[in-house]
Amino acid sequence: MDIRETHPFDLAPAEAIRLQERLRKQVKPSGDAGEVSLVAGADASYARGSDVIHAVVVVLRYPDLSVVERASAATATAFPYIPGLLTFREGPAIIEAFQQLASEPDVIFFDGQGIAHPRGLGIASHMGVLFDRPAVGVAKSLLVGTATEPGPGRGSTAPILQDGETIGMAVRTKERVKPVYVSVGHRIDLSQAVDLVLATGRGYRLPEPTRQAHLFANTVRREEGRDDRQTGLPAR
DNA sequence: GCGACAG
DNA sequence: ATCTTGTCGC
Repeated sequence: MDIRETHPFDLAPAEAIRLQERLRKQVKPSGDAGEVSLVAGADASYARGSDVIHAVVVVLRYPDLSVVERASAATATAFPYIPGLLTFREGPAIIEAFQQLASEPDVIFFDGQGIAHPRGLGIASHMGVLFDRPAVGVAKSLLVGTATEPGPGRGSTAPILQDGETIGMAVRTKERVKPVYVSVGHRIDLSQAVDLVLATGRGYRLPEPTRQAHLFANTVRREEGRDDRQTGLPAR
């Protein structure tokens, strides 16, 4: 059945925040993803004037990183982007994309934070709890916390700190390129999460699962997205 | 009250 | 996230 039948997404910001504070108790920020043979990357894409979100999930075999499956879904959203409430905007589309998936990935990479979030429930933790699967947050910038600059070499790391606690890790995935911010989503240790991010790297800043999801999301939006009317509206 | 602020 | 060509650096 559909998770969306038991989990509300069409909420007012204040209600969404209360739901996050309730769900954060179900997050397990530790564990072992076990023998990883399938790693998935989830991402969303949309045209600027449109409320149609195209979400995708790409599954790669580990450790060879060959793509074994791709799934997508498009949904209309009314929820705007509000820092800290990203899941309420992209969650429904991502859930639907996963429902189109045949395989069961051992771990899922999400585009955004895990527990490195104001209420400890970034999109990776939120989705991880709903799917009850190991999840990792791979973000391109920080939402909360601070981190010192990792060394210049690939593999260098620096803890993301908040109130003296390590809530994630800044990871240099490519020499001399801005680091990515990894935080545990659900049912996995930070060290294994960081190891997986580095082990799924292929010379680019973003790990392959995430990168492939990005690419596929854009492809799907431009091809199948011939229904969300033009981009030719004079912005201004 | 003034900034900061995943995607 | 998205718009958008060329361009600087390794």
